[in-house]
Amino acid sequence: MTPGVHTTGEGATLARGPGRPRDARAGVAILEAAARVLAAVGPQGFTVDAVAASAGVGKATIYRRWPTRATLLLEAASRLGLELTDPDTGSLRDDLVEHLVALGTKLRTTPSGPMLAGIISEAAVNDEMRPHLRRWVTERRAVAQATVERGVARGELPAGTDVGRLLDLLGGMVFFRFLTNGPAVERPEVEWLVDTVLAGARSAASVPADGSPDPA
Amino acid sequence: MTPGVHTTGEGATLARGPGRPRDARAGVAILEAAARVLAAVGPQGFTVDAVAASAGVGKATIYRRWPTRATLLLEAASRLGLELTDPDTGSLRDDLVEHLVALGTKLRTTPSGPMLAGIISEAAVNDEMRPHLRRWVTERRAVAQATVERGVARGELPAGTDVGRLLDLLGGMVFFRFLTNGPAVERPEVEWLVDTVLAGARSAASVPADGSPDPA
DNA sequence: TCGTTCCGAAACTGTTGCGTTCCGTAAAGA
DNA sequence: TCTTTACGGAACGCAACAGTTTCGGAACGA
Repeated sequence: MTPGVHTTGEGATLARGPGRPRDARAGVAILEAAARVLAAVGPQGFTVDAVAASAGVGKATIYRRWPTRATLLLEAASRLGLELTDPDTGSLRDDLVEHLVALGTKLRTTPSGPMLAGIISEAAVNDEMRPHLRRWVTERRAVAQATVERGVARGELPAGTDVGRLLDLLGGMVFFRFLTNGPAVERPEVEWLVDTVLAGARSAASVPADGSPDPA
Repeated sequence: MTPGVHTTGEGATLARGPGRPRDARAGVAILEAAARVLAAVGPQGFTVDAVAASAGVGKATIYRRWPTRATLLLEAASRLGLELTDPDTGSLRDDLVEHLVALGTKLRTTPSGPMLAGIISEAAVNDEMRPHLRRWVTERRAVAQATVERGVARGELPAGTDVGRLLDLLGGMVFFRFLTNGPAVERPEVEWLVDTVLAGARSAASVPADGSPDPA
């Protein structure tokens, strides 16, 4: 079909065929504009025209790089921050507090918050979106998972602790408050949250649940 | 403007002016169809044409009762079930288990689940939708709130317990799992959840958080 | 210089959906 | 019977949006 094809979103000047090479700055501007639009109006209101206008770019320049609206939307969404860093203070309790404070803050101050809300509703109706949502959640959880497992290894939690459940319990409250527009979970409340759940996890371990291991 | 006006969604035969009275069955059929459509495609895909077709009704008949798509959508959404009943077994632990099992089941088996997901994403972008979402959540929480307060009165939890926080913690995990398409929270896991949180709430009470009282 | 591919901008096509209007018909009161 | 308002159904105007094409012009290799 197209001669010097390079369908990666990356607009680097890699043209092999003849003719004018692609302008790398156009590709960057498009992705930045896509992130702006996505954060402003969410996935449902995300339009290619708006991205083109915001980037100062013709629509053809977008469609030369991304074949459909959906591909551009997904790439912009996957780049939207909420990167969690492992605090590793040596104390499981303090690590979790830092994690959850950062989670709450980033949900409310970065585009990832509205974006997540949009993806969730899209996934509720659109089967195609569900794996993307699941993957996004799982990737963010992996960092915190390592944190908790380290705590278990240090003996701060019983050996048989179900880490996945614990993370859903801790993060669930922060996500729930954010998604339902409740009051922000500030640091003092996070400390209560972590202390309560850790205390419960330690004491409840003596009465093991007979439930399924939950392969999350 | 219109002569025998009765702009309530209710299609009861209350016409005072001359002419043929409104058919009550049409109004009922429209609301039922609206609920079906809403559950099937969510608020974003909710179209008046689809409701009219599903109800076997002309669009004019809909617009005679609801002035805009939004009013019909909100009325249909507000009627979508997820009514929680207070078990009142005499044990706080057992009451909470029943509450949360019912919550998880209804989210996954009634239209209220997809509907909630759609409302959440709409609220993330649309300021007008936020109060409706907040109200919906608060109303559902009221029943569980009474349950926990009864438990506090019985001495099953310390007197100073922040009931709102506790509910967000308990419900948060169930909502989170549902909204992110994680594995269902079945009864054994609910029992672990309740036992863990109650144990934590009892022991953490000795170390009161210095945080804000959180007026939820 | 020539051919090719890029650029931003704009026009265009086709679809979808809101809200309105008109049709022929039905059900009420006067 | 006559007037008024309802009904289902269909058409219409209008706007928004995805994706394509066309335009004049610019940047590369041959």
